[in-house]
Amino acid sequence: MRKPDPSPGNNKDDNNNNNKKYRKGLWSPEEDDKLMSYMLKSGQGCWTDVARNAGLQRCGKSCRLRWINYLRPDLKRGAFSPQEEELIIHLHSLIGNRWSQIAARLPGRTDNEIKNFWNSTIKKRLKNFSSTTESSYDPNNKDLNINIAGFTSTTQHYQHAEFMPILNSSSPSSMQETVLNTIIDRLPMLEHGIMNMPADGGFFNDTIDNTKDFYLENGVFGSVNFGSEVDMFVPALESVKTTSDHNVKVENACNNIDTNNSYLNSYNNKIRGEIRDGVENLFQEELAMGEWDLEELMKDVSSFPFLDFSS
DNA sequence: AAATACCACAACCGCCGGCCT
DNA sequence: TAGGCCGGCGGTTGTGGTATT
Repeated sequence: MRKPDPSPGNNKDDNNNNNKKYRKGLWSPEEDDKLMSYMLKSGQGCWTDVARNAGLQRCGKSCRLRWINYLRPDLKRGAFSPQEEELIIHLHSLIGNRWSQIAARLPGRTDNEIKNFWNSTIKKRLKNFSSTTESSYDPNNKDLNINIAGFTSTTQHYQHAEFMPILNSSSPSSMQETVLNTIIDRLPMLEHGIMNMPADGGFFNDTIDNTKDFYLENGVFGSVNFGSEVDMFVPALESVKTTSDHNVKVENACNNIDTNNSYLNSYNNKIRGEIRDGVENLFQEELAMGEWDLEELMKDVSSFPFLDFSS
């Protein structure tokens, strides 16, 4: 929280009006009222105009932020539910620090809120977890169930070392973006504290034991167990370089499926073919647009996000 | 009761990409 | 094509509140 700055000052960050004076710092109730009533009356337009027409000595950007993160009527207040927590962790494991994309799957939550929640709470839990399990963790045991301060997940959830670096790339290629957005567009949404799962034709499909699958068009891409456990099956996207070798990579993706657990074995056999079909479909569609340059992509690969707490 | 440490989160900052002229 | 404007995003900062000593 910052103190309201009584004296308007320069805001060099306001992209266009560097010479104008704007208030900074915390918003006063009067400012909130002005912005709120203006937005409800006139709706969103150009934020610079909003700021001016609402009679605020704020830059448009500041108004936008205040509205989106605080004043919006549809914002959900209060602590994150366990379901929301799980979904955030789940989505973060898939797409990294794309807070806006994650927020898009949690109605009533803002990217800023989720980002703060992640940095202050979840990151800390995972840090504690990694320090307490370091000695006993067996990287070869994919079935190991782990408990992180209130939620349980299989270690598969965290085994995206092959998968995540590309997603963490600070400047992903357009090809990556395309594929990633395809994935993101099919990620589940959370409505009113529970998963919203279209039963027919959606990306979720009921299977045994409360496990839900979400689909990439024709194939299973991941699954969520709504007990308390989250299982992840993700193809090793970073391995995909060209259309010519993607069959091998699809096979690798299928091989990422755990094979030690007997229940999962039969279950995985069922979906193995679906994954192959789905991933094939995806890359046949997407790879027509370009090629993966693996070496280029791996240049700025960062470490596995769950293990990177250096900041 | 006071001092200190820690936490949560609102808001800022800087960069980027799209759009328009 | 270049440059300016604008909105959006992720990273970071800083402060009020709370817990601990």
